[in-house]
Amino acid sequence: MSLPYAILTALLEKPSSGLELTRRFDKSIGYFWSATHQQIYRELGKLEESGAIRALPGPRQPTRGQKKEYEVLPAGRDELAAWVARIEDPKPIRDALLLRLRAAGVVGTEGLEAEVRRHLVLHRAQLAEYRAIEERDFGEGGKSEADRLRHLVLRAGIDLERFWIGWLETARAELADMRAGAAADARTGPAATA
Amino acid sequence: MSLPYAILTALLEKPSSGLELTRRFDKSIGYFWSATHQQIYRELGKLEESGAIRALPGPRQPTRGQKKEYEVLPAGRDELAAWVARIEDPKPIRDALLLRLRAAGVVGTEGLEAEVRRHLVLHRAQLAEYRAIEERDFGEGGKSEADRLRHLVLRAGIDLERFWIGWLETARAELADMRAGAAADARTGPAATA
DNA sequence: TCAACCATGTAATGGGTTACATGATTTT
DNA sequence: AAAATCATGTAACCCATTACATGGTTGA
Repeated sequence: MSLPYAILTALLEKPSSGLELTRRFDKSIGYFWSATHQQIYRELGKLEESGAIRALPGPRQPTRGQKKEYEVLPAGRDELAAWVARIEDPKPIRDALLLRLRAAGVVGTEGLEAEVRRHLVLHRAQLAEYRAIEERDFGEGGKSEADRLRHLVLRAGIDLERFWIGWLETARAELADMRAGAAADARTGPAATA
Repeated sequence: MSLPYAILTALLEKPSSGLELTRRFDKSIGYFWSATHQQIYRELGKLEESGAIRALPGPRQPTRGQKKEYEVLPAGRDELAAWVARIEDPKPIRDALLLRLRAAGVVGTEGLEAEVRRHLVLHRAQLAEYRAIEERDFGEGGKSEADRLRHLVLRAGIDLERFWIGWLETARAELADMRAGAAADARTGPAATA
């Protein structure tokens, strides 16, 4: 539901071709709304047909394999502005790792601790990346309204990673503790815990 | 990718019919992996065909509209245990509200503050619900391994809501500040900020 | 000229969502 | 007997993902 608006936003920030958009998604917007080039081309087609965007009139660009740049038309901008103010409930979380922890309650925690550690490494790396971006792009002053909003979004990403890191650390500790308990059981007989 | 495992987990916790599963998803597992009854029936069919679960042999249950209970077979349990330990990267976030903030950078923040306030209310309510569950189900002691894991999952939900509440509060403050700035502009002339 | 890369696309598949259909059971 | 509710399903659509196809440009 949101991809067309993500594209409109990107195109308003800077008119681009499909491939350029794909690259920009990979390193910026994609941090909170990812998309592949196939999705982007399909959506560009729809947006053009609906009159929200148009191809920039360049030298000539009929054929395949030829670069094609788009810009947003007033109708597209209006749609985007309407969407910004629209009432839309937050989606409930959907996280496979949480599900796996729950599953471990019935089939055992075998192998889970390693996976938790691996996720910790990944989230720490992501946090470092976000912080580097923060220093580079929002080090000091300047602060246009758009900058302040982009910084706000980045801080959400940073705090989210911090949340995951904190939670994963307690999960790892808890799993280690269970492993220790299980080892003790093996020595003294499982009845001790039951 | 995860729905079949969510169902296997639920069925291991307690053999159930499709509708019972749907209800249990609505009030427990669904907090971090939601599913509609259509998805569940479709998936139950696939799981039965693949030999991961089977219908409990009841009085007789051929027809439509007749209750049909399922239980997990050893093959299904094995698949679930393998999935728990499987290497699977965390999915990047996908959040429409963050996208809308970014969009507001190019089309203006009109209407966004109200939406942020609305989300704050919703997240506060969700947090209250989680905390009530925590008190009810994990008040004190008892603590089987499965209980500890379920509590861990619940704490993830709680901390996530706390993260959102904190972030939404700063977002609201920032938006209010921009509104004040815009009002000042209107009095003194926009050049003061540009 | 051939390989690498830039650029745009098509096709197939699968999961999620919404709307609708149908049969069985219980309650009034 | 009618209405409400329980219960299982079908169908259609949309979005996302993966694999593949095709044309154009540039440099070894």
